[in-house]
Amino acid sequence: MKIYNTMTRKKEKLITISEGEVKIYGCGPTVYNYIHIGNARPICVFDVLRRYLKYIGYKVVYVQNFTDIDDKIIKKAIEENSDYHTVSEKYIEEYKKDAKGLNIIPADVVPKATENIENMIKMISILLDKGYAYKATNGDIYFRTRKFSEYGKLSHQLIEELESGARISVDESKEDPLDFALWKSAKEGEPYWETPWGSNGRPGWHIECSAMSRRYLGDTIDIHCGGQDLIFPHHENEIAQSECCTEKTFANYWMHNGYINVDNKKMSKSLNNFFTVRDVAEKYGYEPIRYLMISSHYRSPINYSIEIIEQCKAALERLYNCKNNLKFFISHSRSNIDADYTDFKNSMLSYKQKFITVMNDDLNTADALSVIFDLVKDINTSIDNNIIDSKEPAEFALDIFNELTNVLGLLYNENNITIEEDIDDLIKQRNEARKNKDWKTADEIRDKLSSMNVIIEDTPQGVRWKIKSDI
RNA sequence: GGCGCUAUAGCCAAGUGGUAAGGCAGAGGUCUGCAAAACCUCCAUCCCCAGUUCAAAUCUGGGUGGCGCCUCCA
Repeated sequence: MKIYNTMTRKKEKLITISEGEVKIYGCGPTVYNYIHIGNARPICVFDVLRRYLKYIGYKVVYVQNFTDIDDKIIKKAIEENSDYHTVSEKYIEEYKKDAKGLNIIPADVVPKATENIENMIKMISILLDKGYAYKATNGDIYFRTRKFSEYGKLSHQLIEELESGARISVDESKEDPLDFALWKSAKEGEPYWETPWGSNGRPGWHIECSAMSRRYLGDTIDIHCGGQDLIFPHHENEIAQSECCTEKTFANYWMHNGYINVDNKKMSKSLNNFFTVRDVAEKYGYEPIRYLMISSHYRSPINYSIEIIEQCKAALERLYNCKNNLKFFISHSRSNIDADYTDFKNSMLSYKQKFITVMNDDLNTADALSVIFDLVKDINTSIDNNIIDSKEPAEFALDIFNELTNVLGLLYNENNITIEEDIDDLIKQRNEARKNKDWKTADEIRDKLSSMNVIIEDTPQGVRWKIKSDI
């Protein structure tokens, strides 16, 4: 497949380090709050990436960290009169609930920064030895940015331009404004870890990912991914640290997802214009959020609104109807008859081919969805026209439908509401009334079922019912 | 100032040279006792100008609008 590489600004064929295996590192959340819709995007998008790579036969090793020590977490702990560990553990648990709701396959390794301090110290020590890092007068350890001649290669920023940019903070203790912290010495009352260089403290943000990626995936990985806002400085700094430390390429491919905007402005915690996944999910469910992330290309911006979520929910309805109608058909139709379904099956398989073709092109999930909707149309029409006339072709179609929706991680909410006895009774009563052409009674029973959130549909195969969706 | 992204129907959104996918919403129709689901039909020449080409939404140049990174942020 081809992947757009931020480093080269080109779509490139994916060639992995070990044949048939992909090593991916994704920057996980800093756990000081519930995640917002913007955070959900990389989580969903790169979940699809993993599912797809597995689907086309790769073994995928995915590492996603939790940043569980940082300024914001400490700040939050102080506000809540708590400690950083309590805060981070709480929001890790909340993160997991949201991720589960979004149908995210857990990463293979989920390291926490605080469990990898030794590895960070090891890397920093190497950088100190090599002269890429220095201890400042305040005890902080900084990276000597200018010493890494390739600095800026990911974000395509020239070091001179960075310097002339007015937004670089000048810190007296740094040799150069461009230098960034590898290690922060602890202030009064802050959590700290001991170090060989004397100043006890905690790691800077960037070194965490470098160290964890290296520990679990090795010096060079295949794909490093995250949101576009991590390109600079986070990923640029990771490259500098890792490559100066190991003298090897850090990551072969860099994938970055676009932003979620609100009123065309980037959604972020700092702008305070965010919607949490939890809040939206409580009103509309998790799945429309996932659908939204997949409905456009991962590098394009998405403008979030309630209307969009409702549209996503409606689109999902169509997919669920197809699936449920097929399942109903299978359970209520005759078993296999002696017929030749070769043409139909080939037609079904052609959607799968198309799906793979578009997904191979830098994960074009929007196109992939349109292929699935074409498949839906074909299935529906085939039922109408009796091309699907027994279990065999219906099951064949359902298998392909499930296979493709599964790669996108959609349609994971089953109707697992237990059927109350009286629903069955009411349906029987209504059928009796319909037989007697007592439409009044029949409609009354239908209304009653509707008030119980049960929707009745009369089909040639009998009465089909489903649970009414919330919106 | 530097580096980028983007502009497609009421809404969302694919499409990088060959004459506009798909979804939502809407209109009409078929089916149905009525519904629902489904199916059929209808609904855009792609921000503007100039250029290249037999041919451009797609390439080039120039505008205009929107957004982002260069500071913590997915």
